[in-house]
Amino acid sequence: MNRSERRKQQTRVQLKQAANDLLLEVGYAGLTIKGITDRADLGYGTFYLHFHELDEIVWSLIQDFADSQIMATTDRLQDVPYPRREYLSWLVVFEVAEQTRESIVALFGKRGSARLLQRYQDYLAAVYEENMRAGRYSSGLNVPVDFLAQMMAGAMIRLLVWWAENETPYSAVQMADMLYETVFREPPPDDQGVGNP
Amino acid sequence: MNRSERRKQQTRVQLKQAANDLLLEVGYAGLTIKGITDRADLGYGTFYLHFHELDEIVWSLIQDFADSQIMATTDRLQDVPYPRREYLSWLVVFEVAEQTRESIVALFGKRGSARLLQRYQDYLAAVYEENMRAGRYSSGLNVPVDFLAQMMAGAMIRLLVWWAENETPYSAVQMADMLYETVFREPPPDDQGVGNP
Amino acid sequence: MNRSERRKQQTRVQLKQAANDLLLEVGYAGLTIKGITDRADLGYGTFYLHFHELDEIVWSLIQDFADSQIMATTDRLQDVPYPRREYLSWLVVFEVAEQTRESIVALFGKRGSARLLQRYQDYLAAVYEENMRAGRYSSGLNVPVDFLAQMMAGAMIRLLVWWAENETPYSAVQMADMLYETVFREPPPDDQGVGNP
Amino acid sequence: MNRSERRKQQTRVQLKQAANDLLLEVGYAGLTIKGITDRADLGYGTFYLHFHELDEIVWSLIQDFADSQIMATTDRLQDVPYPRREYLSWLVVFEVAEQTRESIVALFGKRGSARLLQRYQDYLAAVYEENMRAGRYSSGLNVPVDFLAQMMAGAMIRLLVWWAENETPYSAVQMADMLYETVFREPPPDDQGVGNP
DNA sequence: GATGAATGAGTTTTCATTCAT
DNA sequence: TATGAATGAAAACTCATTCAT
Repeated sequence: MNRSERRKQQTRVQLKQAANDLLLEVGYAGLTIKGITDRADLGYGTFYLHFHELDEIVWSLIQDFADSQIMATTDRLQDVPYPRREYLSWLVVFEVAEQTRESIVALFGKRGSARLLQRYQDYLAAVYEENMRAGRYSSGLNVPVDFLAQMMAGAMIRLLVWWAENETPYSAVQMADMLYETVFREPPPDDQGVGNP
Repeated sequence: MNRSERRKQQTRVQLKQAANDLLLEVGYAGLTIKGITDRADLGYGTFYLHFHELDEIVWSLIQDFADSQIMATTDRLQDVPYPRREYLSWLVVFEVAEQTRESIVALFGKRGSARLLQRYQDYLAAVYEENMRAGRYSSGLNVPVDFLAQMMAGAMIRLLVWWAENETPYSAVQMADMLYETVFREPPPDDQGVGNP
Repeated sequence: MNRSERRKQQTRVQLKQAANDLLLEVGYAGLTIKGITDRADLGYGTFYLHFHELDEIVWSLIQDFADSQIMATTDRLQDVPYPRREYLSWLVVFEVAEQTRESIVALFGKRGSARLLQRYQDYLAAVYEENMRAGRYSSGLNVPVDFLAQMMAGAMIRLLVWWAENETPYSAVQMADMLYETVFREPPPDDQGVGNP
Repeated sequence: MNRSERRKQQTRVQLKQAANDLLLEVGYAGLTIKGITDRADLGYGTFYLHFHELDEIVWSLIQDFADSQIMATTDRLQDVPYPRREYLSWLVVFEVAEQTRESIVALFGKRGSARLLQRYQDYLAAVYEENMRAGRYSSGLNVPVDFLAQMMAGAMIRLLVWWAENETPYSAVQMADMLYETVFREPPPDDQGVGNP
């Protein structure tokens, strides 16, 4: 049964790979189930064995993206003291985003999905809020955390999309610098990152 | 021929009114041309005499919304000195938004349109940038204005959508206060607004 | 506008004609909307301008069939006294059925529609019950009319389908005779019908 | 190998049980092989080891139903003299039907199967005809037995479905009484049945 | 300018059936 | 025997768009 399990998993991966490829080529708006299964060289019905609807496979891609970001930051920045930790986490976000530019545009840009954008912003805001409550972020401001989390989520996604759509007119370091200065009102720590994955 | 002109204008208004009503009922995703013309009690083909596609009529609604905001602020706040002017303009934004809660959700929420959301954010960012360049806004930060404008646009739209979707958990004044404090890092001016439109 | 009306009516007739033809060729079970519109040489979507679903067009054919039977009997048998009137009406039913043999099999036979069969039996039973209540039929039996009407409807449809499926092993006159004798327990009136439609 | 045999039989019974349950819940029209195997907690492919198609398992249920009716009547009514035997057999039919109301509706009602309905009517008519030829039924009418058998089959099924769909507005005894009076034109024998199985 | 009938491309979705394990 | 992943044919349905009146 293990062989069968692995086979099934393999099919799932093929589908996600195809969906990801197509996303870059035709954008979310142009994505279809037929397109995915054709690209994956699988039968049409096979899609429904693994996902219930189009958004489900796309959301799983977004989750993978989010996981990769979280893993890239949380793990490595465990012991870095605040606020340098914030700076580095943002830097990592933009570094990762630099590699996934086209995906970001495809998912959240003008040919993207309103539903998934909102969902991702909800998710992101929840993460921010959780971090703030746990004291991992500190704004030093006398403003409710839900407000701050929403604002940060909106600002961050917008910056990522704008930056990605315009083919990264600033470097990742510059983006992190500017964000740091805007949020913390002080010069960014002199730092060249934490080394890439 | 003036009679004909007025008639034409009247038809256009009927269509926009119907589109606006439907937007609140079925959301952008559920909007159809047939739905609009049925609601407006006009023939199907009539739509095409006034708009080329669905997004065009919706965008015209967004423009109206934007115009109403701009008119509400720019006109009345001409002579108010900075930074109190910023505070009041934001207050007005949230006051107007309070009246158009459902429209905001319908247009930019999860059942809204990715394309129009991006377009509106582009537009908003352009307005912000223009204001900053003209010195009407001043951040006091050593950060490029395009970055700041994008960030503000993303933050603002997200706050509006979140606030509208959650049925305005804070008052308009509270929202303006929090935004002011976050951006300017000082207590908001003690002010009860500029009177309603 | 009258021209357009007539044109629309014409399209509707084409669709019904095509549906009727196909019914004979492929049976109800093989009927599809695409099949109908192809046969009628009309666009696929045109179907939905005139009918909501497949069963609707088929039911309209059944209604036409029922109407033609009713017209064939009620009108011409107005003044014939009971029970000869019953005999003649049955005779007409079988005579009409002889002309529509294949339709009966297609609609109500083994490749037919359970839903429409039940619906037609309901309809037929209602007609019978109405006639009985109005004293137009009289069984002379001390049995509730709803029971009798249902029983007659079931018996009649089954006889028609069986007779049609087996390529009318008896003549229409024989069928009427047998039915008459079974129901009224007396020899059928000596009669050769009332002339064909 | 007897163990294997019993196991196989057990699986078959599970499938039939599941099919029967589902029939009552979703009707014939909603029946699917996946539904049956899911309900039976068996693998999809297992179905095909026992039946060739959907109708086959359903027909086996109908056969079981018919067998139970036949067993309930023929066996116990062997020595009852005509026409009281007819009366009792009908009574038993309605008594059994009272217990299987929902199955009758599911199989032969508006959400049932035209094919299986016709097939069951054919079967029933054949039984009737056989009985008539063997002199077990006697109509006293000078009408061919095939005609009578078809008519009776149609009437009987329709009465059963109508009665079951309308939640048995008359009692089983009343149904048998009415049927007896309609067919034999004399009061039903004073009898309260033959005791339940 | 206004109308609305006709079009048909494009997608989703369901399911019986096969087959390798 | 039993399993269930993979297949793909088959249909329904929606809707933007065109066009003759």
